[in-house]
Amino acid sequence: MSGDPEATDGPMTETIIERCEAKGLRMTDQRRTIASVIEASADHPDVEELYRRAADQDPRISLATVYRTVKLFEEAGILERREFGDGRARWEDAERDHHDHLIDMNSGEVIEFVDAEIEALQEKIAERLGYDLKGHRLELYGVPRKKK
Amino acid sequence: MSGDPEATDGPMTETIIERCEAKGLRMTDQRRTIASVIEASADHPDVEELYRRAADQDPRISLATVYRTVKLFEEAGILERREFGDGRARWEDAERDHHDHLIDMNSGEVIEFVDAEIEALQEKIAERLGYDLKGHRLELYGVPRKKK
DNA sequence: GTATATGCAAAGTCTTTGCTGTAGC
DNA sequence: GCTACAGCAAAGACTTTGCATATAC
Repeated sequence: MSGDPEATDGPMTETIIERCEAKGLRMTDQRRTIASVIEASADHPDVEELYRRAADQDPRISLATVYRTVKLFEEAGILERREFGDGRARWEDAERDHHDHLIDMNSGEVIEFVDAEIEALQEKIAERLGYDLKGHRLELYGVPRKKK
Repeated sequence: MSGDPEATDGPMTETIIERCEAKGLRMTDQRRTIASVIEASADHPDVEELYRRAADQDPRISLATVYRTVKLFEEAGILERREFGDGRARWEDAERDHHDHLIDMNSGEVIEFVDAEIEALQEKIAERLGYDLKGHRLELYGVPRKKK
């Protein structure tokens, strides 16, 4: 991967905890731990994985709380749910720069990408169909290209 | 996987039952009924709905058989699984012309569309990332455009 | 102090599977 | 006739929920 995670000169993104507080959510130790775990995750963890990482920081956390918390955070617009076709929901910070996913069909690895052209095209298609685009999901499934 | 028994040499569009037979699948009454139900479906039914429609034609069909059959057909490349984020798998004929989906966030209606430009762009993006594109999923979520 | 959150286990939803009788080829 | 399939119900994977206790504000 290349690139600089955040090279903007603008204001830094608020942390998840800060966004929770801004929304007036009651912040328990568990929620703070879960928030920080997600903040620290560069991948796309499912609930089980979040639970593992959170329990590692604070063993008082239960799986049910992780489920309730990600749902709460999703409803607050803080997290986004993803589904990559394996039956489990995966979660990521909604505030991160928008990106789509390419799933490596051999390794299961998930690669993020952004393409302005494709974003614009989607708007155009929705418009053509008589809709205002509110969101989208784009996943590419591929195998590593063989060199010739 | 085995070789492709039929080359593309005609306009055709075989029925699902014909494709099953071509693949050497044992055709039971239940499978034939399920195949014809899918063939007749212009929407994106889930298993429960397929079961309802199939049982309507032949009450001997069980839900387990519908599950087993769609899975079998999927593995044979005859059906494609879709997930629109409601937790259930939905099924459609893989042989239909490729299309993507726009989901009306107000009504839940699913609109199909095709856009050659976006297809080409996806290939290009996968290539840029070092992959051969094997498949993709694109869903647009929108609300009906207000007229001004 | 009160309303809300948590933990635990039980229940729910969608899907798969073991077993035994049945039917396709 | 052999082998794979169907029905049924039980089990699995993931997620939600009821209830008593604990905690944030």
